[in-house]
Amino acid sequence: MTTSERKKIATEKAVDAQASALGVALVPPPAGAPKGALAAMEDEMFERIHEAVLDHRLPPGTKLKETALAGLFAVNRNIVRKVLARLAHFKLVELRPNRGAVVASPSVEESRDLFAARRTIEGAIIDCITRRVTPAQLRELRVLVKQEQEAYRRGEVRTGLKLSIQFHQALAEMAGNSVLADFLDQLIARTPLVLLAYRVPARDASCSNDEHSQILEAVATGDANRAVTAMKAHLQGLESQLNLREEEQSTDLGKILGLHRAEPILP
Amino acid sequence: MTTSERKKIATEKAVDAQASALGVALVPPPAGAPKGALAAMEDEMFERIHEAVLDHRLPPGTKLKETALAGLFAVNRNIVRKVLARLAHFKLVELRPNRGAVVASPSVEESRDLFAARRTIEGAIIDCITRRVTPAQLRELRVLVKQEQEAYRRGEVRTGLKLSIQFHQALAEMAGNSVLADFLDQLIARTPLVLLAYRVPARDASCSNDEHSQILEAVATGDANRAVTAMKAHLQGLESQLNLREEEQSTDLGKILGLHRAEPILP
DNA sequence: GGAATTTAGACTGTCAACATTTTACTTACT
DNA sequence: AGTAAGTAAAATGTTGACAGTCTAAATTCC
Repeated sequence: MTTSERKKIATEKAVDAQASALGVALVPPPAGAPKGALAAMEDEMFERIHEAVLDHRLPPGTKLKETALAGLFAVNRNIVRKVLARLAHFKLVELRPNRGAVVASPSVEESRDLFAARRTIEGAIIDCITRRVTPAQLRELRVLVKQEQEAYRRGEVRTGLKLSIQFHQALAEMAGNSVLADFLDQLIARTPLVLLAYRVPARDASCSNDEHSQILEAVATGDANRAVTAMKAHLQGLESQLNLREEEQSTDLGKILGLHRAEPILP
Repeated sequence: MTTSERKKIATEKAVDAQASALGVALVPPPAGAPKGALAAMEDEMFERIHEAVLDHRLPPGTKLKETALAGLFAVNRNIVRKVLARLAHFKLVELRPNRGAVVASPSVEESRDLFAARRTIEGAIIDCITRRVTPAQLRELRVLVKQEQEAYRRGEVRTGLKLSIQFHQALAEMAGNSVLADFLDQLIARTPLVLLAYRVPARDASCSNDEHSQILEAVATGDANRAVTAMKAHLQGLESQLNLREEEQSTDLGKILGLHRAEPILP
C-alpha cells in the first residue's frame, strides 16, 4: 500500500465521521425538482451544521473542510462557503484566512461576556415589554410556557429547549425593538455552544421553566423592576450552571503537552 | 443611433456617476505587487463604499451592481460579492436574492430602535466602566476628547467625527465586554446612515463634545448613575436632531405616484 | 537519534465561462 | 391610447478549472 493510498483512506474515514455527525448519508437529494432546490439545500446545510455544533457532535475546534462538506451534501464549494459565512456571522464557526473554517471555541471570558450581554439586552426588553404588553400577547406567552412545561414533563428535552428559545424570542418580538431582537437572536444562537462547552456534566440543561412563568407573571402585574430582576436572575441561574472558573490551566496544559486534539473526531 | 447604443451610453454614464461618487477614476492599481494586493483592494473597496454610503454620495436605495463595481475597481465579481456581504453584515446595504444589492434605507422605526439600542448598550457600558476604569484609562479618554474638541475648533469636521466614534469605541473597549463592544461597533456603523437619512438640514452634525467631556467627568467621579444618565441624554440629544415624526405619508405618496426615484444618481 | 530543510499533497482563494432569473423594451391587441 | 403578452439584453447565480498557500510527511544533515 502506498502512502497516498493510506492517506486517502484516512481522509475518507474523517469525512465519514463528519457525515455521521451531521446525519448525512452521502447525498441527500431532495425532491426531484432542480428548481429552487439549491437554496433549500443551503438552508438544510446551515441547519444541520448548526444543530451538530450546538449538540457538540462537532466539538469546538473541529475543522470544517469545504471540499468534504461539498462532497457530503453534493453541492458546489461556493454553497459551502456561503453557509460557512452565515455560520461565522453568528460566531458559531471561525473563518481563518487561508486556513479554513473551524467550529468556534468560545473562551471563558467570551462566555461570561455573552451572558452579561444577554442580561443587559433582555433586561431592556423586559422593561420595555412590561409597559406595552397587551392581554392577547400575555395569553400567547402563557401558552408558550405551558407547552414548554408539558414538553419537559413528557421528557422531550429537544422540544422543550426549542420552546424555551421561542419564549425568549417572543418577548423580544413583542418589545417592538427590531435591533435589539436581532442582537438577541445572535446571542441565543451562541448560548448553547458556550453552555455545552463549559457545562458541568450532570445538570439539567433547560431554562427552568418555572422561572419563565415567574418572569411572565411579573410582567403581567406591570411591575417592571420585578420583571427585570426576575429575568436577570433567570439568566444568572443559567450562567451559574457553568464552571467558568478559569480552569484554563488544565486546558492549556493539555495543549502544551500535545494531548489536546484539534480535530476530535478526525484521526 | 440604435437602441442598444443608446442604452450602452446610459449605462456608462451611470457607472461614471457611481465612479465619481466613490472617488474612483477607472482602475486604481495599488503598488505593482500582485502579492496580497487583493485583500488590500477588498478592504479599500469596503472603505470607499462605506464612506460613500455614510456621506450620502450613494443615497439609500441606490443599486450597487456587481459588474459595474467589478469594472470600477478592476477586480473579479467574487471580490465585489464578498465586500457586499460584509456591508450587508453591518446593514449598510441590503441583499435581495436575484435582485442585486441596494444601499439600505432604514425606516423611521429602525432609526428609533437603533438609538434605543444604543442607549441600552452604551448605558450598560458606562455603568460597567465606572466601576473599573483606571487613572491611565481616564487620561487616555481625556486626550481623545481634547483632540476631538481641537479638530472641531479647526473646522475639521471629518476628523472630529472620527475621533467622536473613537471615543465611544474606547469606552466600549474599556468596559471589557467584547460582545457588547461588537454590537456597539455595528450600531456605530449604522448611526451616520440614519442620521443623514432623517436629519433636518441646517444642524450641527457632531456629537456635541461638550457632552462627551461631561460624560467623562461623571465617570471620573465614580457616580455610575450620573454617568449613565449623561450618556443616555447625549444619545437622546443626537436622536432629537432627527425629524422622525412619521412624515412617511409624503414619502409613501411619492412612491405611490411613481415620483420616487429608486436609483437617485442613475438616469 | 533529533532538528532543520525540502518536497509532495491537500486545501483554500481566484477567475472566467455558463445557466438562470430579472428587467425593460418592443409589439400586438382590446 | 392603454394594457398585456412576448422578447432581448443585462444582471445575478452557479459551476468547474486553475493558482497560491498551508500542512505534513520524508529526507538530509548535524
